[in-house]
Amino acid sequence: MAKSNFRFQVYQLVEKIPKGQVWTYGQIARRLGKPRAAQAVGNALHENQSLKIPCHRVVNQKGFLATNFGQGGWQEQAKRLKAEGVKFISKKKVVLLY
DNA sequence: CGAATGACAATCT
DNA sequence: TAGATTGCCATTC
Repeated sequence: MAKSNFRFQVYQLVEKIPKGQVWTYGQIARRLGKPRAAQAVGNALHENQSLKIPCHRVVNQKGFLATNFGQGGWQEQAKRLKAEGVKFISKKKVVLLY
């Protein structure tokens, strides 16, 4: 497929997310040099959903899980995050370490 | 090639 | 402070 460089960058970054750590789209976008590309980052994961990357460790700025997460929905994502040792403030809200 | 969509974020009221 | 609106970026139709 296309494998645009931008998407590749997103995957590389998401793969580097340490276990038990949750990143936000804004942080990733900012790291890629596009502070406003948060949606593009989320889009890259949604369009690909490679299952090879810990996309479940990526949440929005509010700390809430993705609204339309694949593979079973946010509950599946939350389940994986809990298995990683991530702390949850709510059923669908994780602890963001600023 | 142009327009529309989307797992977001920031700003304004 | 909370809610609503606009803007941004890349991918897809």
